[in-house]
Amino acid sequence: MGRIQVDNKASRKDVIIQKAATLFKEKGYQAASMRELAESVGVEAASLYNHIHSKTELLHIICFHVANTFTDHMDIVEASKTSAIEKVEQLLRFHIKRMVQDYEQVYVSDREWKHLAEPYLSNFQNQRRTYRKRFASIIQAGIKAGSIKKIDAATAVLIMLHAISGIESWHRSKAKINGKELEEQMISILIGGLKQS
Amino acid sequence: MGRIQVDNKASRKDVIIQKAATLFKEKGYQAASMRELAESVGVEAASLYNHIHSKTELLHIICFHVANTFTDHMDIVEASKTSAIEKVEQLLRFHIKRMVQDYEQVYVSDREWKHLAEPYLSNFQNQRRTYRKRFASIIQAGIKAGSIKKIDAATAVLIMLHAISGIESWHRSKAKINGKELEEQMISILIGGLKQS
DNA sequence: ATATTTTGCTAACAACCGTTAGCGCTTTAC
DNA sequence: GTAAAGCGCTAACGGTTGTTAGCAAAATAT
Repeated sequence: MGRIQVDNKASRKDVIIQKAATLFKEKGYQAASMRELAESVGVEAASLYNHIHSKTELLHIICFHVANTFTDHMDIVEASKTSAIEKVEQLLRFHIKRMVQDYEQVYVSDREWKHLAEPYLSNFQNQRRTYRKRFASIIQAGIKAGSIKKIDAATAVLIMLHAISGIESWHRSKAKINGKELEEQMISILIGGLKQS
Repeated sequence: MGRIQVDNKASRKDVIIQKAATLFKEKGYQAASMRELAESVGVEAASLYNHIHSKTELLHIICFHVANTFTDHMDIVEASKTSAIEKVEQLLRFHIKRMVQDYEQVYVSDREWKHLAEPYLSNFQNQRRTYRKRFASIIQAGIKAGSIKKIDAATAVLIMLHAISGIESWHRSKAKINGKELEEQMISILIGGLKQS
């Protein structure tokens, strides 16, 4: 067929990973075959294995790349000297931006992590759980300070994060408002729902 | 192996459908095999075909059963003589209750409908799109009446529905608050985020 | 120019998939 | 009591899956 085209500084492996993210998003991890992936890359299936070890490796690269992005950002937010509400807003805006700009990978990480193999599966779940606990702690601090209404912090986190994953529907819709507008609308509703009234 | 046990008035087919919903939820439609389903039912794979036509039939029974439940409820809400905010609350409470009580099927309908075969796929998407438009119209009416803040109605619907699908995480969590409590918390945050402030 | 590494190809593998055919036992209907 | 229908079994099918072996060509390094 031909060689894998590489632009910029992206390696051939990076190209495969991005195509895999797109394919996994569209069909789901299990339903996506290596032969389909190969076709979208412009190569025969066997040739992929010169660059990657397995199908599973593709999934765990995607999942951990995304998870690490969010964990790193949480470090920054936690360290910042701002109010709880502002921290929550920072976190939400980051989630929304990632979902708007890089949504294939974020979407796959969100929906397909179940198909990770051990020990990656357990590691991923742990990292996710830790992230949510840190998020919940920030909300809890806001409740204690009186700026956030008295709610179950874990439930609030769950609502926020899943609401954001709904941006997938926005991507698919025809008559969509622009990304910045979407961000403001979501912040308005979600932060508005948290505030003491 | 033995016969399929049936309690109450549930047919053998109903038993298979419920087991299928549980299995599809846990592994995903594609990753779930008919041999696994058979095992969880207590029968050999081939025996399933005395009761169902195909694997795909199981998925579309589940998806449309759930979708019809919501469509029927929307008919009732639309007909009721209450304010927009109250209608939204009714809809949300119904979604939450379905997700808490019957979540295998609701979850599968939410996440696995992509694997429906035509023409069911298109029908399902249409039904879903119509439902969301009706939901958005109610919100739009609330905005016009001044009880709901000026937001993009479609975005609000998207947030609400996806937030509710997060109840799946609640089911999986260990230290969970009870179902009624969860419902009140979610309503508080979501309705609070809509209200004019 | 030569040697080495990288990359892609064809062919094939073992495993698993959904599904069907055909046979016997058990339950139900008359 | 006998006929019909319901239900589960074993065996097997054609197809698809992820992956490997082995070889040729192209790119890179010396």
